[in-house]
Amino acid sequence: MQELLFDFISKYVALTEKEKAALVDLNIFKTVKKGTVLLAEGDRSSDGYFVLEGCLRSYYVLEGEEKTTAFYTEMEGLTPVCVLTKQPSEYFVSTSEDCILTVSDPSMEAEIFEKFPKFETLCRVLSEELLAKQQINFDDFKIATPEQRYLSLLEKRPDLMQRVPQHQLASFIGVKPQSLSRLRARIIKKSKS
Amino acid sequence: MQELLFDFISKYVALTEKEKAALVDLNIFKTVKKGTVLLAEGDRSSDGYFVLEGCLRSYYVLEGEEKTTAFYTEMEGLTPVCVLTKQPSEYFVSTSEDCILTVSDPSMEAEIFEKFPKFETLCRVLSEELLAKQQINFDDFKIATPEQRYLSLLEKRPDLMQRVPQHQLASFIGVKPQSLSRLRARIIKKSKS
DNA sequence: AAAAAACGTTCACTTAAGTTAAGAAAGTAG
DNA sequence: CTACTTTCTTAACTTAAGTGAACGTTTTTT
Repeated sequence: MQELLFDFISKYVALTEKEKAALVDLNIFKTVKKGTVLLAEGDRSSDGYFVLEGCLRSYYVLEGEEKTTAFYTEMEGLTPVCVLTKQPSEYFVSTSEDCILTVSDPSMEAEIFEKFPKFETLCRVLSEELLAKQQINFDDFKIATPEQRYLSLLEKRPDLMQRVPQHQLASFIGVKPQSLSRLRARIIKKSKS
Repeated sequence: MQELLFDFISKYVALTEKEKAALVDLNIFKTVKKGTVLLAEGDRSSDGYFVLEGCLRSYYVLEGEEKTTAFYTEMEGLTPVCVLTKQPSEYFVSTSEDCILTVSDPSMEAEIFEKFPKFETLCRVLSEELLAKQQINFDDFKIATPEQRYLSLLEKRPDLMQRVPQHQLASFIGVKPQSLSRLRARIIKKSKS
């Protein structure tokens, strides 16, 4: 299962056997069952996650309603805001499916950065990539209507449509579940005429 | 004017006179007049900006309409997506006011990182901070209605209301200028009753 | 200073999302 | 397998944003 991680990393930097062993020694691989809450509102966690298999979801609970803000699937990483701000978390993170994850915290990172500076470069590159992706996502969200957001989700992440309940997708798209149903009906009607 | 930059940096790391001199030698300080387009759609630029004074705006032009996605004011930095992806830019960046900026590109950064590793740490910390801020901004945008977004903008960035034309604010909030007018009228009406 | 352009507000009308409620369908647990 | 719960869809009604147009104001240009 750690092969998944090594394959991913190899796209960025080559790893020696020693480096691979060091990673394994950190004991960061975890399997987690569907529905597990990894981070709850108010928690002071310092754990970051990387998804090897499965799907994570982050969401706020406002007036009893879940507002889904992001999904993280294979080969995507998530460092909760509270890890960076060192404040209690304002949102939840839970597993939408059975998952294989890596779990790490800043102290573990510091440790391995010192032994193998190569990992620091890797993390910097990844976080730059992430920043650009996030900016594009945000821009796309702002520019598009809910209907356009739904259509581009269909195009860019068709897998999500299958794996995630509609009402979670709805709030991810920025509408109520009823509106998503209606919006889909509208699209189907259009495509027929 | 470079004092502004040194004061800002000193919140994160202490700089020696040598380090300050090295920064100044890079010749990164520029003054730019209001209305200058720093980056246009299609450009392949590798320049990043840091605002010492003034205000930058990034926006898409879609079907002849400007869609403002962000404002950058004093002590805020901007690395356009195209710098990271090395693709032609999909959006514009222009000055909303007369500005004092620093302008730098990756090769200059590499040069100074090598001489003074301290700057690399600084940039890593800043970009982590930025990532967290962006995530929070995105989440807030998703969670709120246009009216709530307007009110929280009033609260969090009251300066923008003064310095930026309404129609730019409107698309930043995610509505048409007419809707922003209406929305403001609605709020005033409410507060009276 | 006059003319032109850009900006902000208001209005009437259209379109789409929020809300409330009901019922069908699917998934889960006993 | 049945009962229960959650999820999805549909519908009628309400609320707010989009659209097109008019009009006064401000800013820019010449």
